[in-house]
Amino acid sequence: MREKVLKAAAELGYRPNALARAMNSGKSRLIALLVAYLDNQFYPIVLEQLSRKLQRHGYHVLLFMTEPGKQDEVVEQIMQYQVEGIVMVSATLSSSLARECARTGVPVVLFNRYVSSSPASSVTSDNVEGGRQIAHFLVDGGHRRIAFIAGAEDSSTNRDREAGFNKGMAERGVPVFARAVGAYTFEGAAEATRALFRGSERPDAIFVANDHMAFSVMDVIRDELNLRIPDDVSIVAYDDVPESSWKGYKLTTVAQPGEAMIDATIEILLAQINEEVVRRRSVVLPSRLVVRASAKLPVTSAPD
Amino acid sequence: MREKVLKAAAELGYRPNALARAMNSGKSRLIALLVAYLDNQFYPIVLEQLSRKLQRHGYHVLLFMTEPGKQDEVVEQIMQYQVEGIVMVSATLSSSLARECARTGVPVVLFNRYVSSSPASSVTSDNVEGGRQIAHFLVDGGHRRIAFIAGAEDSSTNRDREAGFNKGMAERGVPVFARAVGAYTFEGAAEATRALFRGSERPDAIFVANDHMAFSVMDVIRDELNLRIPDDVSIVAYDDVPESSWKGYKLTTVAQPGEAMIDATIEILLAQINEEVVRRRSVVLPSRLVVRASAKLPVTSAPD
DNA sequence: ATGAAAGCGCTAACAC
DNA sequence: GTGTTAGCGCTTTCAT
Repeated sequence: MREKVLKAAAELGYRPNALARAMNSGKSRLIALLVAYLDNQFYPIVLEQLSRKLQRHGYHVLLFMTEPGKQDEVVEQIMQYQVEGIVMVSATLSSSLARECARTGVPVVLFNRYVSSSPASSVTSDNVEGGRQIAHFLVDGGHRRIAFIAGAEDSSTNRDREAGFNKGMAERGVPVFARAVGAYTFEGAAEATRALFRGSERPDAIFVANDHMAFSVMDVIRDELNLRIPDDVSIVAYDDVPESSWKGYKLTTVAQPGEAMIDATIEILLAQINEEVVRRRSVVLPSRLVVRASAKLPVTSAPD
Repeated sequence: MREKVLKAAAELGYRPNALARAMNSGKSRLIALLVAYLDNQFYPIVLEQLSRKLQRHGYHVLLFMTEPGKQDEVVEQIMQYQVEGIVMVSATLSSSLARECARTGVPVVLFNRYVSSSPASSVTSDNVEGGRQIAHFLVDGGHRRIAFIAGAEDSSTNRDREAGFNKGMAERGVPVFARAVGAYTFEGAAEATRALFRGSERPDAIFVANDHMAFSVMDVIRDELNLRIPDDVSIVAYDDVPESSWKGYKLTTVAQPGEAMIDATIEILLAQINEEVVRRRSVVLPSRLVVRASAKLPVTSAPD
């Protein structure tokens, strides 16, 4: 009997309907991935790994690109698909909506962002410590006119990297020379760089808030301003995307522990899916400085 | 009455269940995106635009990363979610499965690939013509030892680019100097480059099958072999990803009409969703050479 | 062992 | 207008 049915099913090309199954079992096996943009190479890689691993765990990925400012609207749609969890990559959601998710019992994990007032969990690298290390590295490299090019000022990554940087500079007793905003965009970074070099007193080093902007900064410095890196200006950034090791740039940068961050995200998500009541978790992973050739090296074996 | 219900719904935080709706209406409003890899920057951008535009049309995106060799397995899963269409980005599916999709009436569009024997539709740029233009450009630039670094040899993009290149070379009466395979990977391209320069007779120009490999090729040529680009070797590639215009590379390349390809994909998909019986469509969009500084320019105003 | 029935949340069709 | 009902395809339960 069993076999008869199985045989007939195969012949008719029967396929179980995942939607129907989801509906009555209450488990959609769907995870929503909310992504703000993919032009910074850090994110495509995260997206790829996150999807692959989630698939391996039997989950399927619903992808949404957020339109700036209407992330909440998109989350509304997501919830209608009965997703079992939400990962926000380089994006945040309003605290009202976060509460809404908490109410429904849908876990939310912010990847590479955090909002302390929100019930959403988060996974980040230690951006504060990374910024601090960079300050020490640059000061110890003999630089005294160290500028900062900020990313999006409302992002926690930028806030933390800058806070750590300022702290590290203070610890070394060197004031921050200048500051400009690149908003994590290629063009914004180019403009910020031009602004920094407009005056008569020019920076001798720049901490750029992420790699993506740093490439643009380096292009302007070498191609427009005809300065040498690192002889005239040292550049250090943050992320360690694949392009950073390209020979055309050889960027000294703080590496985000991408894989560990992804694993932590999945672990939190899966744990929370099985929890009756979701409890918030925040993971901060260590990052480390990858020294290449875009910045002068510390001269003395400085204490740290 | 209507208002009473609406009010109660709002208070209780009611949200329509998209799964239930999908089930009885038979329209899931789900499109599956099947992607092979995201490290070549061409694809993240395609993914981002495709998702955004699909969202705007009221569709939602189910993302799947294909594990090499088991694309069919993944498509099985996809079908269970009752998707209304499938877009394969840089991936193909077996013709048996393609027929299966055709039987079920689920439209499949291959993006940047095609399989002529398959019922699946496809959208590509004119890779043959692009390859041909490159051959002409390099010969007219005075090069006589022009090598080719292939991508994945089983991909239609590589086949077409190479075929066009060979044709263009033949038209100019110059034999192809050498050939190596980079398989569309960074490391493969580096190795291929080293192989090409191992002999005593070295190429004076290379057509690299895509930009992603070209960056690796340029790194090896400049950093390992200590040759100058384009003085010693000219490099031309294909795609025009954002990095190609970075000042560290200034890559001369054939631009894929990404946006037009995306629009065509969506148009085909939406049209086919509304067709009772899906009829195959294949679109080939024109591409154009973007001249930067990685290759010597044609000396004479050569006819073409 | 096999069969029958209820119900997940919605929409469409048909009543009142 | 307002209400009721059947059915999408599955799983779970209960009866045979």
